[in-house]
Amino acid sequence: MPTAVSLTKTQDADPRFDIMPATFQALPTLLALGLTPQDMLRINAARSTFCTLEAGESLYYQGDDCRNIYLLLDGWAFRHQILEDGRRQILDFAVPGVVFGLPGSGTMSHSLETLTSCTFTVFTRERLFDLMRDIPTLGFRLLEIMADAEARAFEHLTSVGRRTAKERVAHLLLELVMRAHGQTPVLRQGTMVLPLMLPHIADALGLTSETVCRALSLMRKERIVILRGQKLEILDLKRLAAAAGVDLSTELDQATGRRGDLRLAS
Amino acid sequence: MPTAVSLTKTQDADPRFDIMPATFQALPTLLALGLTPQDMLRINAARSTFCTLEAGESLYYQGDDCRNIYLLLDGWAFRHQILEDGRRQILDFAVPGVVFGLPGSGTMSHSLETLTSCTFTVFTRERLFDLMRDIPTLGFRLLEIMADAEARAFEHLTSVGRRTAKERVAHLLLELVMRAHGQTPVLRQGTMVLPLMLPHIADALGLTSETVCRALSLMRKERIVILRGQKLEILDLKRLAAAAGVDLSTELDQATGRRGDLRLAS
DNA sequence: CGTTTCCTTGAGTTATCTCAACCCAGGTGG
DNA sequence: CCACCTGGGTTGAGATAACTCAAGGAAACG
Repeated sequence: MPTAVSLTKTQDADPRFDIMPATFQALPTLLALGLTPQDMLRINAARSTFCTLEAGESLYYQGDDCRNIYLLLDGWAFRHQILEDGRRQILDFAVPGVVFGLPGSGTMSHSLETLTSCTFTVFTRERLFDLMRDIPTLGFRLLEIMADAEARAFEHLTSVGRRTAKERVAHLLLELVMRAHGQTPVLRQGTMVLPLMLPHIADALGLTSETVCRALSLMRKERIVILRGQKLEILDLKRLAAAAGVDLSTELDQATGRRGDLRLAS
Repeated sequence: MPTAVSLTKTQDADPRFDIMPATFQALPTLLALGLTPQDMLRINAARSTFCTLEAGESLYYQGDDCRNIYLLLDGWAFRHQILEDGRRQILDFAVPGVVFGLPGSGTMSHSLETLTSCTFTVFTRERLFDLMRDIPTLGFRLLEIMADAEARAFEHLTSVGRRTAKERVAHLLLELVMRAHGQTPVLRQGTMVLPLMLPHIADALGLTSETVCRALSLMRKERIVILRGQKLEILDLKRLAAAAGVDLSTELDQATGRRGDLRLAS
C-alpha cells in the first residue's frame, strides 16, 4: 500500500498571515474558537505545508505509517475501512474544519478518500507538539474537537447497530444537514449539495445501496426529503427528525449550547 | 435525569504522592507513558477528587451536563446510548486506564454504567486545562489516548456495519483479550475474567443475545473459545483471529509497534 | 432444596440482501 | 441535432441472516 500523494511545500512561513488567502478561512471557523488572534498567527505561521487532491484520490491508506496531523480546509472527504473480501465501512464524512490523522498509535486503521477536490493543511507530529507547548489553548481545543468526533462516531454506531434502514438514512441526512449548517449555511430554503452517491450512504450505514434507495423513495413519497443526484432538498425537517428518532428541539438546544461551550472558560 | 453519584473529596493534595496507594497504580500504566516523574507528581497532586461505584451503578447519564474528565482506575464499565423505545447500543467497554467524559460540547450523548465496582479519578475541566498548561506532554498524551479510542470506535463500527454475527463476536472477544493483555496480563494459559453477560455483548454488537449465544456455541463446538459465566477460555487464538477476519501477525506487530509509539519523541 | 437469573435451543417470522432487469440523465460523437 | 453509451438510480422477486417468541436447562444463591 503506497503513500498516496506528494506534499506541496509552500514558501517559508510568512508573518503577514493575517491577510489570509481564501483557503485559509476554514481554520478560524472550527479550530479557532477560544484562541487569541496572536495564537492564530502563530498557528498559521506553522502551517508551512499543505496539499491538494482531486476528487476520488486518497490522502493515506489503511496500513500507512502516518505521522502527520491534517486539517481539511476545503472540500468533502470520507474515512473508511475495507475488509479482505471487499466489504467497506465508511467511518465518517469530513467537511472543512475537521481534524484527523492525529497522533494515534501504530499504523493507520483506515484510509481517507476525497469526494470532491480538497485542500488540507499538514502539521507534523513534532510541529503540533511544539505548537501545543506554546499555545496551551490549542491542545485543549483539539481535545474538544476529538471529543466531538467521538460523540459523532458513537451516534453513528448506535445508528448502525440499533436503527432500522429508514431511521439510519434519516439520521445520516439530518447529521449532514446540521453539520453543513454550522459551516456553509444551508443553501436557499432547505436545499444543499451532498457530493455522495448511494453506495457511500449505504457503506456508511451498513446497508446496501438498494435498501438506501428504497428508504429514500419512501421518504420522497412521504414528502420528507428529496435526494436527486447531488442535491438534497429538505421538505419537512421536523418529520425528518422524527423519522430519525431524534427530538429536534433537544438537538437544537444542544447545537446552540454547543456554540456557547466552544468558548473556553479560561 | 439526575446526576448519578456524589463525589468524595479526599484530604488536600499531598506532596508525598510518590508513595502511591494501590488504587493509584493504574495511572502510570496507560496515561503516564512519556511523562517525567515530576510530571506524574504534579498530576497526582491535582487528583484530589475521586469516586467509587458499585457494580451496576451509573457515573453519569445521557443528557447530563457533564463538565468533568474521568480516569478509570479500577474495575470494568461500559458506555451506552438508549433510544426512546429501549433499544440499547453499547459504545465501548472501559478498563483501567481509560479516559472519558472529555471536554466535548453540549450535554453527554451517552451514559456510563459499571460492570464491577469501580474507582474513578475526577478532574474538573479547569483543573485539566491548568495541568495541560503546566505539562504540555500531558495534552499530547491525552490526544494520543483519544486517537486510540477513536480507532477502537472505528473498528467497532466496521464490525457492526459489515461483519457477520460470528465475526462480530470473535472480533469483540479478540479486542477484549488484547486490551486486557496490555493491562492485567491474561490469567493462566488463555483464561481471563470477563464481567459481561450475553446481553452486553449483544448490545455492543447490534445483535440479540440469542444470536450471540448461537455464535458462541458454534465457536465452542469448534474448540476456539469457551465463555461460561464470566470466564473466557481461549482454546485457539489463531483461529479466533481468523474467525474475526483479522490477520493476527499484523495485529501483533501493530500492538508492539504501539508500545514503541507511546514513548513521546520529545 | 427451591427460586431466581441467565444461558441454550428450536421453530417460525421478517428486515435486509442478492441478483437481475430496467430506467433515466448527461455526455459524446457522428 | 439526434442516437448511442455510460454510470448511476430504481424496482421487483426470491433468498437468508438475524430476530422473535417460547420452552427448557443449568448454575448460583439464599
